[in-house]
Amino acid sequence: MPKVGMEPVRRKALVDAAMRVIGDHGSLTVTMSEIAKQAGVSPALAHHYFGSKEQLLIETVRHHLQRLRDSTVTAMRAAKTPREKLSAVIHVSFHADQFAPETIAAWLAFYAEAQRSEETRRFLVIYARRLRSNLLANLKALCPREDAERIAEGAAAMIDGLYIRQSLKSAPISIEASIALTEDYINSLLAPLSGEAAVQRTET
Amino acid sequence: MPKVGMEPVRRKALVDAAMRVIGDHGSLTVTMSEIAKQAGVSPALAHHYFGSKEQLLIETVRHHLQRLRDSTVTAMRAAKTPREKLSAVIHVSFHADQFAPETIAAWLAFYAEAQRSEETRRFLVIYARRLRSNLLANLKALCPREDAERIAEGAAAMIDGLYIRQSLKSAPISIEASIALTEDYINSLLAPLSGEAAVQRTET
DNA sequence: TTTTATTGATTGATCAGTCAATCAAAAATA
DNA sequence: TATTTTTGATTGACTGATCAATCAATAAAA
Repeated sequence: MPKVGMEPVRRKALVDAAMRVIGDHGSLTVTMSEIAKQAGVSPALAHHYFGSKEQLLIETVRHHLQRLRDSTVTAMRAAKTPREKLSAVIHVSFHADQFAPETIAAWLAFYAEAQRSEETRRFLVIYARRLRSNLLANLKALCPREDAERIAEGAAAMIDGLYIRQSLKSAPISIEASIALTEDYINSLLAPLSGEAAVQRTET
Repeated sequence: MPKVGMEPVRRKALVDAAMRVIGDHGSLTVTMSEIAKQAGVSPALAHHYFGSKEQLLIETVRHHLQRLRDSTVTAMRAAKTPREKLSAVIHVSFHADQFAPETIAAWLAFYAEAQRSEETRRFLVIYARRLRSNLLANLKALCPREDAERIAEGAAAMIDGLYIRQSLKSAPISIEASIALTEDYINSLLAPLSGEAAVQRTET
């Protein structure tokens, strides 16, 4: 079997497997064996390519954050007006992939991990900043800078909050309702600031 | 030493120690030894009283949720109008105790744990419902029922979101700013619904 | 032949949980 | 009151399981 050039293939398989296992398990206390098995290789190989469990976990965060970023960039490009771009950012955050229970569970686990792993924390900080900044950039086109900052902060918090609340699956709010709630927040805060900017009305 | 009636003392000491250790550590992967040491007893005693690590962790969640509940009830009693009661709920959520980095880290860890432990999940669901319900009850006095439900959902999400974002300590939002953001959300959504209900203006 | 891919077997550390033994206060008894 | 018995509190030492990490060995390209 040993064909040359397996490294990237194995790395990707392991990173994907890690995300799946973590999501199922709902926690980062997963074994290298589980991940390796899921990826169809031996635990030893996982260590061979990643050096340590922590490193594999970090690469996993990085990889999936990259994916989220790509989706956001694409969605924003497709949108024309600032208001549409705002909606695009929101939609990506609540896209089905992101909203799958295993994905939510995995993110949650990473948030917890960020308390201990400096590097994991760094990645999540980047995510948090990016979300805020994407919102801010477009809001600035719709209202004064200070208001934009306030609204961006609030919207980012609401998105993360809807996300984390979803993880409890108690009173599951649908994707559509989550989007509507966020849109309404932005509309309501924008309304008194710019006479006619708020249009994008959504149904619960 | 063996005075009788140590049980409640030890249980409380262990539960408090657990919260502290978890908070410091930023994770539930703490050892019984660490917790016991922090509480000033042997690991064996912790097992003697709680039976298992999981049980100690569950009691820890229960205990602290109880505390949060008590604070909320007290704060709501002190407030007179529905609008003031709303503010009271918000203030308690962002009270200094709750907002301490270790407390936030601990809650986050419990959220992650809830993915695996049915009982932990139950407690957090109770918390989530209670927050929503406290908001809802008072909002219903200020606007139509459907609007109240929507706003309660949004406010609860925003509170949790501000909370989780705080855990990254990247762009630390102050307690006051967090409160202001939540109040503004409620005011802004309430404004068009009831001509004069929104008053409680707060500064960033 | 050299290099890359891959694994089985093993090691060392860490922990939750157990248990038998100890110690001292309380309760019972003399 | 003095003495004995009982019981709750507490621990040190141990066990068994789990896992990350290592490594030497193998197999197949190049």
